[in-house]
Amino acid sequence: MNTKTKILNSAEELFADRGFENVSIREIITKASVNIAAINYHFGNKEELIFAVVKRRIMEVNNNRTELLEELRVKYQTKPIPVKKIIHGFIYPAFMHSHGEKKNGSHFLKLMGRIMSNSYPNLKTRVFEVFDPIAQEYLSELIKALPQMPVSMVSQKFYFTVGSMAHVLLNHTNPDCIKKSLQGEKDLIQIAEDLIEFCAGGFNPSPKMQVTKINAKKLTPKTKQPVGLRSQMHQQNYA
Amino acid sequence: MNTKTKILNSAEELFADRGFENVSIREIITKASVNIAAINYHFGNKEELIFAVVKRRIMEVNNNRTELLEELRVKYQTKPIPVKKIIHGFIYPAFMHSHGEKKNGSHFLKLMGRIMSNSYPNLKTRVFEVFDPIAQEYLSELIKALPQMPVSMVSQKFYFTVGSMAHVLLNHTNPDCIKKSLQGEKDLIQIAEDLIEFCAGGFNPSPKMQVTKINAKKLTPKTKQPVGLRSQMHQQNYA
DNA sequence: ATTGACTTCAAACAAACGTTTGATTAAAAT
DNA sequence: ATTTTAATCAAACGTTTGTTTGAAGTCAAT
Repeated sequence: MNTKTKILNSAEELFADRGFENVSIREIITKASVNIAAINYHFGNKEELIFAVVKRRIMEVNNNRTELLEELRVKYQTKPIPVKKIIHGFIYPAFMHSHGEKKNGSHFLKLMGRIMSNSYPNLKTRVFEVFDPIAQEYLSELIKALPQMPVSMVSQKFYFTVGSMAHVLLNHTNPDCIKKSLQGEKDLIQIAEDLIEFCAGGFNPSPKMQVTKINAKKLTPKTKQPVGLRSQMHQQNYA
Repeated sequence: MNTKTKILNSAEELFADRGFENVSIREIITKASVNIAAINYHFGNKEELIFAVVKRRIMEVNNNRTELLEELRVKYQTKPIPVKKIIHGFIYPAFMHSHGEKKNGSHFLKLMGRIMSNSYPNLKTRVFEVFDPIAQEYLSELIKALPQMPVSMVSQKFYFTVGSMAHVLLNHTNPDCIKKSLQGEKDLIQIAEDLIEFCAGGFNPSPKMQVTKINAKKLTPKTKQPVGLRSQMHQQNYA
């Protein structure tokens, strides 16, 4: 492996774990077993190294997203694509790109999450120029799929979706109190599926408008196990 | 205003905007117009200052959340509290605590978001010891409200809720491509309401399991305007 | 064998960092 | 009035930061 790749890999691992500002280039070159001047030689400076690391990963996820969206468009042609499938195509690739020694999660959105609040002022803009075009493709597909919903609301819900995804991927390896009880045993793929479900649910219009009291009563009689959940939900959620 | 408070206020503003590691104590003392040694005198070191800043804000949000939950418990007594009201009680206070000169958003979750990925290893644990007890109260209320849903699933959805909330509050002031089209004109309160709606929707069980063909037919008869959206959703979302 | 472009190396650079010192002032207690 | 305690100050501390230097090495083309 050449020096440039060694630096990229080591830097990615460290940046994802601890943030850009909290990793010194001396740590990176030590992990990569290269000379300290190599970073300046191959990338110019630290900011350009960060950009190179993030861009490499975004490109991979972007390609993956593009493929999935292309498949959906072929399959549904002129018909609107189901919301959940759009969300799936957007979220899934972000979970699937782990690299480095630990393999304990996606580096993609850890890096993206850190880009959000980094201290290099120009970096965020440049990164979003890489990230955004594909995201816009997905958004436009959501708008098509939800013609009755105002565009601004679709955009906002998509924004919330990105938010919960980013948070999960940023924090799922860091044990904290809220999640410690539940996610230890689950693998990333299962979490991704649950998240897709959660977000797709968020795109539903408010059930308060949806279910009238009459309907709620109609639904209350106990049915078989998995369906019992529904009446319960309706009852308590919108009573 | 005394020196200690001046430091806390200036530090909070800067930390929320740019992150803990990206703000030097020299910037803080300059903004606060105090001597550089004051931070060590009043707080010991930078890490303790960060903790003091975050704790002050968490306590405020915690008190607010406790009040709202108490009101709900009084109102609903033994009956389960509607999910959306629980979510509201949890999210709303996080949006309502802005301080400093700019008043352009909640510092609470900006600080919390930065705690998630800071470089002081013990800080996260200590902060969560302050944050978690009230969050657990809300979680237990959600579990009560959703008796048919596995506890692990309720916890996870609550975790997703926290995630999207954190992301919105961390990033709503930073213009990026996804949101630039929509949130400029909306105020924080409106965004909070939309987010509450989104998350409450995510707690609905999967409509795929929810709506059997028979039930779906029962629900299809057209009702008043806002409901038209629903059939649309069901059709495309889970066809 | 020698050139020339590319890459790696140890060593050092200035700047910024969090922290500490010891003197000085202000206020309170005796 | 004197002592004690608390708070503020300018100045400096030792580290670490990202970056740069100029020499040494590598390897293919001439």
